[in-house]
Amino acid sequence: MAYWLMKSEPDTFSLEDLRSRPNSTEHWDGVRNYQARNMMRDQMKCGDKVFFYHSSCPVPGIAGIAKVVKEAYPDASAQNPESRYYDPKATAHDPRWFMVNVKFERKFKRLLPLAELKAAPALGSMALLKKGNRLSIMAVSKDEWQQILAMV
DNA sequence: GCCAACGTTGGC
DNA sequence: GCCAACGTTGGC
Repeated sequence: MAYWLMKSEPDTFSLEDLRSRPNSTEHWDGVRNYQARNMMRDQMKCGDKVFFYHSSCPVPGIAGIAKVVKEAYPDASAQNPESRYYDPKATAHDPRWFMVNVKFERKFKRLLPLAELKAAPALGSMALLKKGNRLSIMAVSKDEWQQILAMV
């Protein structure tokens, strides 16, 4: 089982939004970065755990935990001209973009702010904290996962 | 709103 | 294949 971190803007889709979906499950559409896509498509497996990260908001940070409940399949929004995620180069034959389904697992007692993660010496090499890393999906090591859980 | 750090596009 | 221009992300 692997660990991940997935970013979402809470104004668009928050952890609470995920919880309120039918079966607390939603498809993670809209990923339009090849590195992030490849991780989703090639490495994410059912049962993997995900830190749900709130970005572009007053206090960015980790809100809680979700898990992968369906492995990669074509992201239909890429083929929908009405969608903000529409990509004219995506076709039924070559979907180009993929998504997984994630299910709400739990919300932390408090949001764990990015500033606290940055201040934790044990997390010094975490991808999230590397300058210039804007990937919306990244791998989290088991050590990092456990360190972060201990901070909540 | 600013801006650094990317990633993507397209002319050549 | 190079690289300038442009677009996006996301913290601050």
